[in-house]
This record gives sequence, C-alpha cells and structure tokens, in this order.
Amino acid sequence: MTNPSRKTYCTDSKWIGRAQCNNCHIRHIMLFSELPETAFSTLLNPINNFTHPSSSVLYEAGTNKKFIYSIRSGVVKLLHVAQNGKTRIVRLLGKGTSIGLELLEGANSYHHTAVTIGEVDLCKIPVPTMRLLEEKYPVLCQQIRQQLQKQLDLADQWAFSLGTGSVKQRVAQLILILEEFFADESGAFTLLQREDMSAMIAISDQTISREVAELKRLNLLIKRKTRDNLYTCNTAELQKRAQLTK
Amino acid sequence: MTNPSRKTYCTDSKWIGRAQCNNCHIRHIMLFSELPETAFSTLLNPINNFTHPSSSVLYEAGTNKKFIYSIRSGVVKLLHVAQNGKTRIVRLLGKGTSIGLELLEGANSYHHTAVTIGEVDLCKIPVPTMRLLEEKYPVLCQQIRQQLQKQLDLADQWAFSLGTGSVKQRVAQLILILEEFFADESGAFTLLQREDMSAMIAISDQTISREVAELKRLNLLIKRKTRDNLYTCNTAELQKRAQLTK
DNA sequence: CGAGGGGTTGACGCCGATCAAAGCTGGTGG
DNA sequence: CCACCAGCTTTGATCGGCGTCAACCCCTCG
Repeated sequence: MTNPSRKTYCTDSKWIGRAQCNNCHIRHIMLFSELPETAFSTLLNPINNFTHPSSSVLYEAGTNKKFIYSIRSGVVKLLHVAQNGKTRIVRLLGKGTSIGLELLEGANSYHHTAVTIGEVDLCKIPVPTMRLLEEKYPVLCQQIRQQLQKQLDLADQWAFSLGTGSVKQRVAQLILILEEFFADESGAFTLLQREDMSAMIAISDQTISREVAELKRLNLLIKRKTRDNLYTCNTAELQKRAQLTK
Repeated sequence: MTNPSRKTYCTDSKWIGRAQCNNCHIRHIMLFSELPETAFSTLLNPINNFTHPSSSVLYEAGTNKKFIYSIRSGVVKLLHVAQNGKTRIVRLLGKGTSIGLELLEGANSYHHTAVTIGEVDLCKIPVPTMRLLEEKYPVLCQQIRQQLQKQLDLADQWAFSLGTGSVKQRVAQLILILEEFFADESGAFTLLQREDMSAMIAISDQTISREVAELKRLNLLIKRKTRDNLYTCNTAELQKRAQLTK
C-alpha cells in the first residue's frame, strides 16, 4: 500500500490575464488555429491564461469542473488513479495539446488527474465557450478530432513500448520518451523523479534506480558537466537496447 | 523470435451487397446515425457490406488502402506489430465502432493491423466518400470525435488494467474484458486462443494456461455443461481478485 | 494411422519486487 | 553558520513469481 498523501501538491497558479487568442503568437499550433481572429470578440465567458508551478493539480479524476485546458508551454502528466490507491501515469502532454476534452463528449467528469511537471503555461477554456465556438465554427470540430487522434496514437505507442519486454528494454524506451519530451535545443534533459518514472512503466522505483545507474555506467546516459541534473543520451544505442529480442 | 508466419490468415470475404445505409436497422449505433436518409442517394463511390470469416486480415499496418470500416457485428482485434516481430493486441473493437479513422487525419497508412475474431459483418467505406459526406454534413465530424474519444478511453483503460499488477490480477482483468466483449444473452463466452490472450497482456502463453487452470479450479471460470468451449465466470469474485493490493 | 497444431503440466533458473539501511540534498530554525 | 530533519536516491541481500525449456496430451485433418 503506497502512502497516498506523501506529496503535498502546490496549486497556487498565477493569473497572467485574459487570453488574447487573436494575438496569440503560438496560435498556429493551438486548438484555435483555424478560427478567424474575430471569433473571440464576443465571448461571454472569458478564456484565461495562467502559469502553474511544478506539481500543481489542474484537476482530479471524477471531479466536475467545467474547463478544457490548452497547454502553451511545459509538460502535464495525466494520471490514472485506481481504487486501491495505485496510480499510473497514462501519458505526458506538451505544448499545443488540449486536455479535458472528454467533457465535450458527454462525460460529466474528468477521466484522469492532471498534474504539472515543471512550470506550465496554459489557457483555461470554459466548456460553454467551447460549445459556442463550435456552433459558430464547425472547423473547430476537426481540430478537436486531431487532438484526440494524436492522443490515441500516443496512448497506443506507450502501451506497447512501455508495457512490453524486460526492464532493460522498457527503461530504454522511457529514456527515449523523456528525451523527446524534455530535451532542450542542445538535446539535454532532466530525468523525472524515480517515482514518476516507475509510475510510467509499472516497475518498482528501486529497479528504476538500478537500471538508470547501469545506463550511466554504460555511457548511454551522460551527465552534463554543469551541475544541474541535465543529461544527454546515446539515442541510437538506446534504441538498439530497447528492441533486443531477449 | 516468434515465427511470424505461423498462422495462415484466411482472407476470403463474402460480398453481401451494396450497403443500404438509409435502411440499416442498426444505424442508430453506427457512424452515420445522425445523417439524413437522403445523404446516401448521390454517392459516387459505393459503400459495400461484407462478412469476413474468423482470422481475416482487414488491413495491415503501414499499407495504403483507402477504406474506413464500420463494424456491424462481431469483434476485430487491432494489432501492433514491432520490427522484431513481436505483436501485441492493442484493443478489441465490437459492434458500432469504426476503424481506420487515422486515414481521415492525414495519416497515409494504417497504424495497426486489423484481424477478425470470429465472423464479422462490416461496411467498407471509401475515404473519398467520407470526405464528401463530411463536407455536406458537418455533424459527421462529431460522430467521428465520439468514436475517437471512446477508443481513447478504451486504450487508457486497457493500458492500466492489463499493464499493471501481478499475473493473477491481469488475467482476472482479461477474463472480465472477454466477458464484456463476447458474452451472449446467457452470459457465456468462449475464451480466445492462449496466444491471443498472451498478446493482450504480455505474458507467456504457458503462464496464461496455468492461471486459467487455476481459475477453473477456484470455480471463478465455469465450463458450460454443453460441449462447446463456452464459459461463464464469477464476475464479482474476479473483480476482487483483479484489485488485491498484493 | 500418422502428423501437426494447440493446450497442459512439470522442473529449473533468473529477473525484479521487497525489505532494510545508509547516502545525499535542500530547507528550516536555532 | 551549522545542526537537524524530511524526502529522495542509491545499494545490498533475500525470496518468490514468472519465463523458458521440454515432455506429453488431445483433437482434427489428411
């Protein structure tokens, strides 16, 4: 039985302001990319823009708030929480993805718990606003569809790559995924907490620790000279390691 | 290395006829449920209706056919096939679900391999036809969205319930899922081949065999008197078994 | 009757979970 | 400025679950 209240989640978000969707400089990758600039002038319910510090809970599974979130920067983890307290990270989502979309499909509560990893900048869109926009601009439906298709693809990929094979293979896959999500321009990224990593591939955190140590020893994970916890990895070798038959 | 050509898939489908969507007696649960009856009178590319025997390959991952399929009855398994030949069953899909939707989202090939389990009755819809209908009837987009959301929910549920915990738990979950998908009016269903079951939860087929034997011994899986391979299960007890902390 | 494919069962060995203890780091208060 | 503490990480030792190999059974089909 894992202790459910081990972490204290910090939830104080900072209000940046009312979102200016028509001037949003990253709109081309966002949910509203196909909407005309005039679409946002007459909204009754405002779309607001927030930054959240690390480990903020955006929403919890089963609760009944009425907001969709669109991620402008940072990474959010989606958690499945079972009755017995065990939790698993279902997927990671980054810039340009929308979460909470299940509310649009008749679900009356969120399907997962969403928690930030690192600072996250996002827009909070009331469901009624979505419905209004949808009605006026049918093209929005296509955007939502794309979001869902992408998440479905991601879910399938994870289920396979993190759910199959030995610990060696799965941890290799995990590192590759982290690189993809978190690498900066120079290709460096920080590892997640062991607990988060083990929640992604369903193995114990001690085993993760051992395997990560092994990867360092093999020089497949290389610590940066500078003292922050930045790593680079040998992508090609990790891919091989992830796909050994044995 | 599993032998890739161990099974000979039978692919001879039987053409039932040109689909009569406006008269389809199960249209209310199908992709086209919200379209007017007149929608289908002017289609250039026909929608055809087929039945496929068990183990027919509808399409293979990476190939480039241009059809969406809508399942009228029966069950289809979606396979992920890795480079090293290992395959896993990503999900099962039944009556009323549409597959191959990724083609609508700019994908130029299927993401999975689709194979029938038992006889399957389905409609084969050309992608251009979908595009035409979509253009005329924006409500169709909502239907597609619902399909995707449902499949996403399913994917998440499977990833969790079949990817977490001991063999005891996972096999229990598996049986519950099989019951859900295959049970007839009386609640009886046939087990899949051991190989398919192991492809769903990534354990060896011998272990599956042992665990199934154990469940029979415990009377959680009960063989029907009649000689076909029909089983019923003790749903409540299986659910308990699936969620033990240990 | 023999061959072949699936299913079952047994024996064995290793991988990874678990328990336990000790190192590390950052934050807090004296 | 240092002592202390809490949470995270690492590492060791042990044990059991599950993969693997192998033999055998059963059923179907030629």
